[in-house]
Amino acid sequence: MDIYHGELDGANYNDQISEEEMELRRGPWTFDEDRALMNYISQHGEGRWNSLAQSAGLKRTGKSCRLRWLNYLRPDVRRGNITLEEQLLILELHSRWGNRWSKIAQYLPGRTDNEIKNYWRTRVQKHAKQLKCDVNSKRFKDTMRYLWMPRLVERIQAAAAAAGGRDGCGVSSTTTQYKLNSHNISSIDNMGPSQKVLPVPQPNNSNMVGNYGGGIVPVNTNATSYTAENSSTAASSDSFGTPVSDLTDCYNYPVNQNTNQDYCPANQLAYGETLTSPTGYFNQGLDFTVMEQNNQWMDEGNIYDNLWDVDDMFFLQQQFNTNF
DNA sequence: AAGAACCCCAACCGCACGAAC
DNA sequence: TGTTCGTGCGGTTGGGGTTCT
Repeated sequence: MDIYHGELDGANYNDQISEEEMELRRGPWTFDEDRALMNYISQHGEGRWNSLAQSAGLKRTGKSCRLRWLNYLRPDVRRGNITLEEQLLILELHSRWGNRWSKIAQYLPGRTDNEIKNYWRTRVQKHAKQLKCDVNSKRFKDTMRYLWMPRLVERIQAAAAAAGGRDGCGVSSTTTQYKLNSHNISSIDNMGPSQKVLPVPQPNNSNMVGNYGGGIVPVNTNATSYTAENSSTAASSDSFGTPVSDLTDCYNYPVNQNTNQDYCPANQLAYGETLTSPTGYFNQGLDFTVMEQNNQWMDEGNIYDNLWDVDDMFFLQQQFNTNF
């Protein structure tokens, strides 16, 4: 970014600020500022943001530096369109926790709370508006739960099947799978703060993408694939949230293969307590089969937003009018 | 072609909370 | 015990880019 519009405008927003503070810069970050911040953090680490800003020679508030680092410069920040799996996860977790963006972000590797919040406001709220109902209304929540999310699952299946067909081999042999279930999610609820794992940068290693607090974890790519035939998901007859008791597959997942030292080991997970997913998707051991970041699917930007395309909106509005 | 309307997202703000003093 | 500081969170804003008229 080489444009800077916040030209030493401190005096414009606060008459009471000190002379020193008047030199604080605001607005978009310049390339040199980014470089200075990254260099300093690479040598000294993060934290103590106010003093960090001074030590790094940045005329920025500590808050601004922290925000810039966490939301933009951090090496594991993943930008670009929200994937179908991420969309489904956001809908699911938001139905569970509401606007707890940072908490939701813990389950979306590389995504920031800010990005998820923006996604929700720009996409989800937009479609609530199109359906002429409040985003917090039961009507809209039911639409998400019983129409959008099953629709997303169908699209995930379709995309996975198409990807498998394109590369001429089974999905499971060419992808990393993310197994997500309510046990893993509930487990983080039962952890102490020190056990909750925040994203740890693992640049250039897409296989590490899922190691965040146990919500999503990469599984052996030789494991049984999620397909329309072998999985009982919301797309099946049991699509309205009825928990499925057979979660053996979920329990057997080797959590302790995680190499992160701070990662909560399997024997600390509170498997005994099951919090029911509002939709039931995660209780049914849904495997999210996603492609690697550098593969075909991930590169096809048109797929990401398919939830919101014209076809879907037509479908959803029809279903909405019929059912609600 | 140009202005208006809309979309997206980086950045900011105020507040809350815990730790240190 | 009260104050200050550092940090994190959710809500909001502003501006650049895109699409529409």
